[in-house]
This record gives sequence, structure tokens and C-alpha cells, in this order.
Amino acid sequence: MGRSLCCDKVGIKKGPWTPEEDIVLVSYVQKHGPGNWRSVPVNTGLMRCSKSCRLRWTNYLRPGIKRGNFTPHEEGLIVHLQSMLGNKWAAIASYLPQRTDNDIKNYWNTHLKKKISKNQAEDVCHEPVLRYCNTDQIRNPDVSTPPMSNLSSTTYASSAENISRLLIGWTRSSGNQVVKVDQGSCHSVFNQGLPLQESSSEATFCGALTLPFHDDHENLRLEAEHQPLTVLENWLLDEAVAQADIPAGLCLDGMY
DNA sequence: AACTTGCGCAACCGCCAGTCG
DNA sequence: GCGACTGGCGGTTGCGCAAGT
Repeated sequence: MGRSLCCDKVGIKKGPWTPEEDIVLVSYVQKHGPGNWRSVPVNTGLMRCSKSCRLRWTNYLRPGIKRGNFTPHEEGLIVHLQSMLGNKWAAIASYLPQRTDNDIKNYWNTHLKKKISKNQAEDVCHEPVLRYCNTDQIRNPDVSTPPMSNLSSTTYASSAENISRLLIGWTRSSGNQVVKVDQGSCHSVFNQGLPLQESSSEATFCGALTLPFHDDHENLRLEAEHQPLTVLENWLLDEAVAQADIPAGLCLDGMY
């Protein structure tokens, strides 16, 4: 008889994560850093197993995750790496730091596998999709990051309206203040129990996200092109933008 | 309009390796 | 050395949604 799995324990919640759970997890990781996942459910009260918390963080909430369509370059890179490494998704993901191994695995299984088998059937003499000489070239391709506007913002498990209600309700019912910052073209920020940090150039909200203060929106858009956001970050940013009546597509500094 | 099918993807499952007492 | 435990990984499942009939 094997030992029971952590997720088999009574009272452990399964299924899609709610925005409140995400906020709790993000706040905790921001405060304590990723790792020691066993302590996360204990210290946060989340009714999730440690494994589920880790997975949610690494595959979804971790800062810098790029979502949405894969570029032709990324696609070629995955094909090339898969042919060299096999189904070592974590290893492949290390060459695409903005993508998770889960995303790459899903993309391979749903798109590339079919595409490749089709191509092989049609023409076995095709040129390789990409030819890289070494890992440095793979890690530093001369391909620009696609603009933020191309990224999907609809991948959250719940609707934006529900998230909005839940998060705002959670914020206020927790007794924390909603802070509005008036500075230049500035932003509303939510303070979720962790100290709101403000400086002359930026404000941090939810203890996790940092909005830079800017006078011109063009610069923000330019920065945004190089700062992919998690879906939660995108939503929080949208919320801040909606409240402050400034254009969408701003950038957030990474957590670390 | 109602139903079916296929797709995309978040999340789960089970195994393995590493660590620690 | 051994067992318990944790984190990481790859395979798989199941749900929601869009497209097709």
C-alpha cells in the first residue's frame, strides 16, 4: 500500500483556481519567495496541496510569462529543440524563458506534432525549420518580441467581470485601502495587505506589481512590448487603467 | 436554434531524483 | 544505508468554447 498523495487528503480543493486564491498565492510568494511549497497552504490558508500551488505559480502566475500565439521563431525553435532533445519540455522551456514547459508541451501536442507529421507526409525533403549552431544563438535570436496587443487576455478561468467583483470585494473586505495615486498620467493602485511602495517613478500594488509613472503613454507602450505579463498582472493592470482612465498596454516591472 | 465535434489549455496524476534526519 | 518527504517533470485528462452541421 503506497503512501497517500498530498492531493488525496480530505478537504483539499481541486479544479480551477479562483482570483482570490491567485491573489493570496501571489502575495505570499512575493513576500516569501518561491519555494518551500509545503508551507504555502499552511501559512496562507489555501485549501490546495503544495503541488497545486507550485504548479499554479510556475505555469500561470510567475512574472514574465508570455501568453498568446507562438511566433514563427518560437515555433521553429521548439521544433528544432524537440528534434534534438526529445520531449524534454523543461529543457526546451529553458531556451524560451517567457514560455512555460506546460505551454510548450500543449503547443507541441496540439499544433506542431500534427503540422510536422503532415509536412513529413507531404515532403520528406523539406529544409529544417531552423538551423542554429549553438545555444548562444538560440538564446539570443535577432527577432523582436511581439507587441503586447498581440497577447491573449482571455485565458483566465473566469470572466473579467467576475474577477473584478471578486478581487475588489476581497480587497475591501480585507480592510485594506484602495489607494489612488495622482501623479502625472498616473494610476490607481490596489493595496492588498502588503505595503504600498511609492517613489517618484513607480508604485507597487498587491505587493506584486509595479507601475511606472510616466508622462507620455508612447514610452509606456514601448516598454510594454518588452515586458510580458501574466494574465493576473494583465487583469490588475486593466483594472488600474480603467480606474485611472489611461490607455491600456502599460508595462509592469517584474517581481524580482 | 439545437446539437455535435474538435480544439485549446489549465490542471491533475504518477513517477523519479534529490535531500534530510 | 534507509525511509520519509519534497520538488520537478512528462503524460494525460476534462472542461469550456467555437466552429460546423
